[in-house]
Amino acid sequence: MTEPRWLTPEQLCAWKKLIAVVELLPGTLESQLQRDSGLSHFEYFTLAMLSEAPDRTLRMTSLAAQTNATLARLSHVVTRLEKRGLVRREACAEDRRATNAILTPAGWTTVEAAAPGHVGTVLATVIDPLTATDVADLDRVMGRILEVLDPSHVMVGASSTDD
Amino acid sequence: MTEPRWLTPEQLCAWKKLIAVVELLPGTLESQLQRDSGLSHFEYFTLAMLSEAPDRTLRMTSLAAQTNATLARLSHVVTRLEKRGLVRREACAEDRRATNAILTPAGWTTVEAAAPGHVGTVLATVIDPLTATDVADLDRVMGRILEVLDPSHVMVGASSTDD
DNA sequence: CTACAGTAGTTGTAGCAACAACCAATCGAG
DNA sequence: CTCGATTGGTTGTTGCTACAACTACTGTAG
Repeated sequence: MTEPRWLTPEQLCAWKKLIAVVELLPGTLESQLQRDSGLSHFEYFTLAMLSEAPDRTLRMTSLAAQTNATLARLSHVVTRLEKRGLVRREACAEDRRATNAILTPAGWTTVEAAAPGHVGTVLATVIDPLTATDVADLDRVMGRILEVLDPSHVMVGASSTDD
Repeated sequence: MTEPRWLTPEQLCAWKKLIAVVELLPGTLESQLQRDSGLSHFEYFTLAMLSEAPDRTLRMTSLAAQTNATLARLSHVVTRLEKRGLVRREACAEDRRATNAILTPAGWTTVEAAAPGHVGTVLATVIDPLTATDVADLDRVMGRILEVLDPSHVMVGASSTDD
């Protein structure tokens, strides 16, 4: 019987706010993208990852890793994106088990069109209310939490254009 | 044609980390609760809100507000919780359109049993990696973001025992 | 060269959430 | 008091995600 630890009032307060953000933020991003571009956030993120990749091409497995999805989930989503003509599949020459997902020109156009609105929402809801100090603190604190949630840093790594 | 604004490198970096946390944290909480208590995070949160309410009773509408759910979603969930005997419904005397959701003794036992494990996960994944300064910064930054996401402070308000 | 383990991906199914349509009770204006 | 609008809640449908089973290919050990 270990005494169950509890949170201090300050920790509880911070925790409640974090959980509120975690609950509310996805919905906000989701509805903006759905309304303005007809994409779910996951679809947008998938297309964005492809758009940054060399040749706009990625193996299913590594695309799944970058989007933090199971292969099964990604497969279903790529099927839907393929039906809409935003992505196409291609058998991989080197390893015939593998499949490459490739962003089509229509897909590229779609991400390019969706990005400004999405970025605008991010700015409005998260960045603009923060000072430069806040942003630095956010970066540091989230970094610490990610050390636990994502120790192998699958979901990080810098880039330039999207998200 | 307004020049689309973009994020600075520092902002982008912080943003990516926040989005990673937002993606990863729910899954972590979800699986711990599911594994140890057979509850989804939403179910746990619903029961927790009821357990803190006067008489462990809440109108469907205000419970929906506190859990950030639509009435439709809450209705389905309460139906499932009712079938498991954790919650019961009762017609409201004052307003006969309204329904009260009430935590049963079995429901109370369930939350009490689930809470330590849940809190342990919160401590391990979010609180323990942070210093006291980090916690204060987290509180401040999330507070600023919530001003935008939840201006009417529906999802805040202090309390003692849960979550 | 075959047998077996591991890797890459797809597909079927079950459960939950979003949306919309719906019913019932209440409120408010004339 | 009664007709329309609003509020409170439930139910049916659709779409997406998780999980599990399955196919197909690769590589390696005997």
